[in-house]
Amino acid sequence: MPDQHSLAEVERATRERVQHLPLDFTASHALLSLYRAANAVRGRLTNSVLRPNDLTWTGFLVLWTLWIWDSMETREVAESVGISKGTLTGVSKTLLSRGLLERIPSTVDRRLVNLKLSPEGVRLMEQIYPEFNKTESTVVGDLDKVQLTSMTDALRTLVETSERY
Amino acid sequence: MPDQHSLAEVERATRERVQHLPLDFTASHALLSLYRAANAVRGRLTNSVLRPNDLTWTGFLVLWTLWIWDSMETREVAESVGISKGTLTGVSKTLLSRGLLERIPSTVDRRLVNLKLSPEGVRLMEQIYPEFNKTESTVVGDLDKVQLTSMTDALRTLVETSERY
DNA sequence: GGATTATTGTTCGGATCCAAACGATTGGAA
DNA sequence: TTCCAATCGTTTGGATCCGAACAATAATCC
Repeated sequence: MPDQHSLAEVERATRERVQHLPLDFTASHALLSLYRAANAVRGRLTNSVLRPNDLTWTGFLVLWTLWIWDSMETREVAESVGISKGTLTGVSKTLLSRGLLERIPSTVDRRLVNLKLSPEGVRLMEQIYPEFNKTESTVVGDLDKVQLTSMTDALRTLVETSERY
Repeated sequence: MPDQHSLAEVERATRERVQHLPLDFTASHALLSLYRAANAVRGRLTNSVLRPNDLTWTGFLVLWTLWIWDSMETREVAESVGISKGTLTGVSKTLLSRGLLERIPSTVDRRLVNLKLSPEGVRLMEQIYPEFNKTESTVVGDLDKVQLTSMTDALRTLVETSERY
């Protein structure tokens, strides 16, 4: 692993730097850990599973979402994956060109376009996801059941609080 | 808030879709929550604090890192922020053009370049960070002290496990 | 000491990413 | 029916973002 400053070191340095300000260090450290953890997990999954299959993180999330929900309007896919509509247009173009996706224009409302996994897309997900999930399992392997459940609950609360507005 | 499927809905659909496979759903749900939370928090902080000040998330992290550690080699900054060296070159160009950063070539090793906040960069951080931290505090406000500490610990474990290799 | 190896920051190509502007379409109000 | 506001997916411009290739420099080997 790189010589990245450990989280503990960063926190100590932070306190020294802004000691005189009335800050919420607990919040700051929690969210720094959150950001680092998300980044680390994403990198790990990307390198070990996605890149060998020539998939990007976002591309995989789009495929996974369509795999779970079968068919969706592009607007819903973007929301579900957490990217903008414009970004989805680009990503789905990439996946479309690889034959992993199908576009199905709505007959009811001609503004709408539905996305759907192609048979090849389904095959790819059936092949990749077990491997992806195995790595996920490894990544959380150092947490016991109580810690993991508690963390998941806390993260859900964070999502709700952050998105409230 | 958008009509994004709730985490609970996604989890239910996931189980139905891949029920027949021997998967670790607990791990999957935990990491889905992790990804969503990081995204939501990042978006919230970006929209409420960073964008009004014309800063990107990564740009802010670079400034913040240099604020905490005073002066660093570019390699260290990239590692600390969690981006590649090539990305840092681009981001620091942007910050440099705004006069928030200074480049200090090393006299000892002419391959090295140190980065440092300019006086204006320091002023900007002193102005922005209290506001940034206030929003951080709000975001974690629905978690009690025990939950927050426990979550932070779990996230740290996740970072270590993910980066181990 | 000369050749090889390693490391640094930059450049490059290609994919993401966003907000804003846009044309097309829809649905409601006058 | 005829505007008119709302919503869809796309396009645009600009900033990230990465891995790989690169030139310059430093360290190591023999």
